[in-house]
Amino acid sequence: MAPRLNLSDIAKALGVSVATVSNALSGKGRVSEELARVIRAKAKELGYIPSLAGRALSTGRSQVLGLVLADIGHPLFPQFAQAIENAAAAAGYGVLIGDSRGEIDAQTRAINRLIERGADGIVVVPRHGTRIANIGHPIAVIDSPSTPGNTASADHWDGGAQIGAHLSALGHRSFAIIGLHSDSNVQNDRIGGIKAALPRQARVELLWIDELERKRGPGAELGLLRLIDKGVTAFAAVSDLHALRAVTELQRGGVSIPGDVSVTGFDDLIWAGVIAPTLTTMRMNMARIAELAIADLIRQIEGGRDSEDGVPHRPGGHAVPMELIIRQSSGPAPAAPAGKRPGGNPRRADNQANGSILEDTREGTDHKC
Amino acid sequence: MAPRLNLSDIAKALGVSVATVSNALSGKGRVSEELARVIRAKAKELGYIPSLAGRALSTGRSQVLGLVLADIGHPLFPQFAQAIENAAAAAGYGVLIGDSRGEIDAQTRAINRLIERGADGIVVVPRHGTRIANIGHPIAVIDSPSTPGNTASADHWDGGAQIGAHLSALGHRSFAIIGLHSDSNVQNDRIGGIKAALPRQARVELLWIDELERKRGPGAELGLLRLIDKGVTAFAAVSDLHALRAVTELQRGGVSIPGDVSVTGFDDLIWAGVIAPTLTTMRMNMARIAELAIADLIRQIEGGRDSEDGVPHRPGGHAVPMELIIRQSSGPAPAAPAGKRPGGNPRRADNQANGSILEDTREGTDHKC
DNA sequence: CTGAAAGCGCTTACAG
DNA sequence: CTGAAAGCGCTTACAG
Repeated sequence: MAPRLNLSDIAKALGVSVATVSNALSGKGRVSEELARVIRAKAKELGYIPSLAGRALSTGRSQVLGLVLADIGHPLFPQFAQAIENAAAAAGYGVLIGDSRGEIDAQTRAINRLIERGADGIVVVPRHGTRIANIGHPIAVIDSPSTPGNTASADHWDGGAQIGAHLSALGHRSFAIIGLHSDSNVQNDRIGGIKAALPRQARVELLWIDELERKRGPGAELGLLRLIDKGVTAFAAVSDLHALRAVTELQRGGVSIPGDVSVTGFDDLIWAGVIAPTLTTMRMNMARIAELAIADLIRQIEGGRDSEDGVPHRPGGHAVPMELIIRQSSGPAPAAPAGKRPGGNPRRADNQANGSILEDTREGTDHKC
Repeated sequence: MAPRLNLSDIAKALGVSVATVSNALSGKGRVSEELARVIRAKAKELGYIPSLAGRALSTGRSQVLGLVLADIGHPLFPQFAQAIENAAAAAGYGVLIGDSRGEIDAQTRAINRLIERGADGIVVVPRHGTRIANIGHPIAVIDSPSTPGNTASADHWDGGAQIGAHLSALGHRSFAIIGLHSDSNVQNDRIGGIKAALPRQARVELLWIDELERKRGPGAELGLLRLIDKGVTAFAAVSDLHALRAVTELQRGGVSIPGDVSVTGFDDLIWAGVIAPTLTTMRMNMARIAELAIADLIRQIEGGRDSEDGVPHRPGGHAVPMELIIRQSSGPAPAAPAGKRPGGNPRRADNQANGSILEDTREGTDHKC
């Protein structure tokens, strides 16, 4: 392994100064185009690779970003990591991973650790129910448009509306919505959207898994068969993980999907296309979300201007549309009168749309925008 | 935000030299314990945080490691990332993520990109069927004990043996083993272990999903019901992902699990404990594997000695035991004569153990150690 | 347009 | 035991 060469080596080989080489290579244009070309050629010929450490020391920037997911064990982590890495790499940044190790306050500590490590900025996907404090350091939050301080995220409300419209169009009139944490903005947005897109006469049951497990223990049955007895024909989960739980519980109870009931999820996790029946779900545009988050972060980093108290974000940040993936798990409602399927696409219907006989098991689930 | 202070600030505050401060803080012991104590106290009081960039430039080391998984979308990625991050952090290293973006040759390029970024070493979990070339840079491979150059990994063979023994002890005599890629060392180890632990009279079908999908298209049915007609009562998949596929396909066909058949997986992925029935599976000791890999990497980095052609690895690297997680999806074989369940635990039985009427659908699946 | 010089924050021989 | 000095590889005013 030849020792890595530096600017000085190139300068010597060409009989110019390191300053000139630096200027030529960084393309800041303080060098004649002619000389610059020669220098670039030589650098390439010699296989020059700039030392990030040297650059970091003189510029005060590491060209590294930190990625913090409160729950690094979440099945969405791979998608996030990949999208963020790609967007960061395209902008010349590396990505350092942070882990909160399940500790209390871990999120903030993970962020701080990354900053101490020299990260120029942090992308954080916060834990449900938490708010990211301003740390006087560039940060981009990926949460939900209804979260104050959100930088970019999927339009979860609209995603919910698409699912709701899809199930409604199939003729369903009695729904169960399955969520996990009632303090999650993402989940509440999705649920709000679903409800808003259902027809007036719809019946809706809302099921929070964490609540249920707190009462009946982890891994408890969701009691879905009982809901079917009450007339439910469509189960809309806010995550494929819960949809999967529903699918297996229903199948085990002898329920046919989508023959007897429809089941939908969210996020298009890896198994959604692999189970039988394959799962209808909503996919986030991770690449786009990551791009927006990274762009915002870089603006903060390179834009200068010490935004001590935070330049006011665009309220709600960027809301990136989600994509409906229709698969086998959703089909026509069993008893749906053939002629009576609703037409239009009630996306972004406002809250009044679901005013009628909604039968929530808890309050506080309204969209907070 | 006060400007980050440096060694010189502490030195001035104390009227000593920066060299002394540096020595005191790095604990290399060229300073009287008395003075060192004072300096450390002052540094703490002032909230001094060392500049990694400065250190990196003078030592030539970034204190950062790279993590490359060929398939960053794999559901095991979170577990790997978390374990590696924790082990690395404990040793004072950060972890940069690499992504291969699904390109050809991407694995090597991802590794090189991380090295160019200044990573002191790389942890790589290679893509099935690939071999990591020596790049003259510290590297630790997590693959399988049967892979040349493996640094540390789960003892997949023994994990398979545990599953095989578990199913045998339940009275099963006719098995289907479900794999994905026939060129995966990990999968072949697991399968070899399973087979080795089955009783002599066992019947075994081997199913490779990639082969099947190449013929019948992606997402094709696995034809598990047909296997049941042929007498199969136990399905052992080499990943929870395939076990899940099996579970839903069987449930959909009206098969009761574990009433009619048993199903087992591997890796204890997030949904294994959540579906109905919950899935019996094998768990890797990621924390231990990560520790060993990081320790080996750090030995290479800090041990000096330019191992251009690679100091010969301990053959097979470290093999870390796996843990059997028994859940609802595995139960007694339907027609098992009650008195005839085998006793002992045939772990690590050698290859002869499965010589009898094995009915492979393909060859080349033997353990290659 | 080009170069000499200072400086980023640290570590490490080398003197004293 | 402690300090003065050089050096890691780069960038950036500042001169010429």
